[in-house]
Amino acid sequence: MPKTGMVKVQTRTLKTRAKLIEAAQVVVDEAGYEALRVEQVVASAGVAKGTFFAHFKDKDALMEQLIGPKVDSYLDAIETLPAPKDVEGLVQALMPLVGFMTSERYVFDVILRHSGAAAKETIGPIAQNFQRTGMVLGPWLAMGPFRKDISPELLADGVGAFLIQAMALHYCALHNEMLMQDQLRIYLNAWLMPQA
Amino acid sequence: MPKTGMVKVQTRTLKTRAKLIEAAQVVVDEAGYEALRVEQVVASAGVAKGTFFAHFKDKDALMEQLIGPKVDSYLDAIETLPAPKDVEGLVQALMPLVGFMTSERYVFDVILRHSGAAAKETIGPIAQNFQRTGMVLGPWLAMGPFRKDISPELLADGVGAFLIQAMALHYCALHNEMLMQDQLRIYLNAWLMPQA
Amino acid sequence: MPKTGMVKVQTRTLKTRAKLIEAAQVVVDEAGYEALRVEQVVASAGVAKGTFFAHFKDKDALMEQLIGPKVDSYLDAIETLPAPKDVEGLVQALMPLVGFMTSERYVFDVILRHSGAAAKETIGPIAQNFQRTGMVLGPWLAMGPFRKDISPELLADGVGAFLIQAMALHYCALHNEMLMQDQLRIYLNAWLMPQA
Amino acid sequence: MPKTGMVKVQTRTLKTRAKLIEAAQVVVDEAGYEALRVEQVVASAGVAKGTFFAHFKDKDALMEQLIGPKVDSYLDAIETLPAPKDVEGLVQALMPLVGFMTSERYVFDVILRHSGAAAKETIGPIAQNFQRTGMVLGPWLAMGPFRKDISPELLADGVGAFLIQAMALHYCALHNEMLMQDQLRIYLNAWLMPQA
DNA sequence: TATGAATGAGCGTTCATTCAT
DNA sequence: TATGAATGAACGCTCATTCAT
Repeated sequence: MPKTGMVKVQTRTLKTRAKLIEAAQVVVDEAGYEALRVEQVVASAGVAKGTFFAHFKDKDALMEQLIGPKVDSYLDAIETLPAPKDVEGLVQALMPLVGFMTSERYVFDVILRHSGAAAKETIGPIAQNFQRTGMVLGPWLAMGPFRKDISPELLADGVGAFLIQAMALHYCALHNEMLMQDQLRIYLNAWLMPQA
Repeated sequence: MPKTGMVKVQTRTLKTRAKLIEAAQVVVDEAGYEALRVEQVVASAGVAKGTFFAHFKDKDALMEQLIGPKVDSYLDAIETLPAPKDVEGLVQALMPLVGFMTSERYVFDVILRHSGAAAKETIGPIAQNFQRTGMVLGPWLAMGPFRKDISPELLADGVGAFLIQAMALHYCALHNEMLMQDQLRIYLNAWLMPQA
Repeated sequence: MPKTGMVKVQTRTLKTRAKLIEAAQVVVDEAGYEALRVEQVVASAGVAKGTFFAHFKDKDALMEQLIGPKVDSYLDAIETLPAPKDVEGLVQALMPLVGFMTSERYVFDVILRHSGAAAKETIGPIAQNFQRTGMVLGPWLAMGPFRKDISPELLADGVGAFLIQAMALHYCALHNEMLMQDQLRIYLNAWLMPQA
Repeated sequence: MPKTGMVKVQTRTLKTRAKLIEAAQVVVDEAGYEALRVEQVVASAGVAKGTFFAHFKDKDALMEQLIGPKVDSYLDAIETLPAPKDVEGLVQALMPLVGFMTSERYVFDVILRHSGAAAKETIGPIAQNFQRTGMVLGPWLAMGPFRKDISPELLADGVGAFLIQAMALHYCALHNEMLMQDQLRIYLNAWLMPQA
């Protein structure tokens, strides 16, 4: 891996890395994440295979670099939205992100796998997303008509938990008769709304 | 796969299956679930590779037979306990199960993956566990000093969600300064207790 | 690697192995030993790569199976020849073998590398050749007009030593002005002939 | 490669080269010749990879610089010894050198490969050793009670051949019941002593 | 001279799963 | 049912060497 010291990261290095990610993105756009093949990426990036593994520990590391920023962009979009006035609004705001995360079972798995987990040393983009989710959602929820007896951060954590739950159930034989979105609505109502 | 029909399942069949599970358990006890290899299992069971797949649809099916009952035994233990009087009691009751589920990242993943998920057709032992979790926890929670404004089933679902959340965070570099158990306590307090 | 127990080696196993060796031989005949590529062998044998490595530990192991028998065939040819009446006759008898061994630097290296060496456990075909060389040459030399003060086996060993020496020198910048064959003749004269 | 012309070689050049060789020697002392990696050498020398190849044509060139002088030092030691009075004395004199050459299979291979061989253009230190071996051994043998019917150079060549043979057999599973030293003694007796 | 990212081409691996016997 | 050789399709690796800066 190109030296990650304090010193100048060479321009060439940056360029090669960009070429690889770009090429990978093209593949993904055409055939989905699961279909991504290292061989194809390097071929289409015009780069040697060895170079790929000099930039990314393994295929998974590249995957993170593709999926992390994507999630980030959804968070960006959410951030620009006005604070939701009710659960329904929140659900609607979250749906694009949820849609992406459940677009491919493979994507969901990658996100779960990197939800922070993996290596304690290298905090990848996906783990960072998780923190940012709290930062984005927290203030947002604080502005809405939601529970005030607990901190916005905790409120946000709970939303995350129920998101995962709903998505997991979406992949689950036992509950799929109910739409993920409905499920999510029920969860969040119970979690966010002040008790009567 | 040996017929699971009306007729008596042959003794030999049962014996082979038992041998395989036993051998697998030994491997797991020595090296963990992740390290389990079909090759090693059949070798140690003194059986051919093909035989393995005559008994288990795939490796995952075996995994379920190992992990499912384990989870079940934890649920059994929980069931015998008196209904918890508060969140603390609930957390204590859940800890053994949590301990098992976080003993190996791989186990956590398998359970997550099978939280019903996997095969739409065959509902394996782990998916059943999840239902059972609801069945065990639901009535239990209904008896405690917890929220009454939502159904016990939903309450149980939420407990599940926060369990997963706490465990995921446990694996997450960003939050590990706080103990999983403390985290869980906070979550469940916010989820289960009637708002002041 | 297919079980190497006492029991029946399946016919299929034998057939696959034969297919691989045959395909490899074709490649070698066309492009030389050095040019042999595993990929090409399996492709032309119509076999999966995994199968190749189930039959041969690595490419080198296959190489041994190709070169060993070849050397053997040269020894066979030598064996059918009438015992040489003088050094010249011996040199002539040996030349085909020498020619093969120096036909490709790569071949010489493989033979040297396996001249018994490599692994103490697995005595490959090439190491066996070395013994056989003694067995073929010994009796042969005993019949000629050569030194009688030392055993035929020792005599044969020496011939082997000088063969290697001559071949090594053939690849050597310092001596290549003299033909390998001449060099060999000088060595063997000094070694084999009774001193005046 | 730093100019080896008439002009004074810059101090920096010399220093870098020395650093590289020193670093390489440390690596070898710790892990053996076979384990030497250019990467490790440059890292431990605090120099860039490219710099290595500015000083040494290739890795092999470095290897020669490490092994050649080592062999030379053994030859030096032999040279200071009085001419051997018999085969036993010769064997004893040669043993340290033999010991080094068989210390690692890899070393044996490098020496064999460079016994002059390798590059027709550049006669490296090892090839020179071989010539020197002849120069050291020749006069030495001429002084002993050995065969006089052939030239000292040829006598020396033969000693080399039998050395190689004994060392090769040492690596050979088929003959290792007999000690290399005993083998060598037998060979040299047969080669050097006048026939009764 | 020095730098270090990039090269490259093939090897060996992986290992659950299949299928002909 | 049992067998075990064969499959397959990437992946990851190796690591000396080159070359533009």
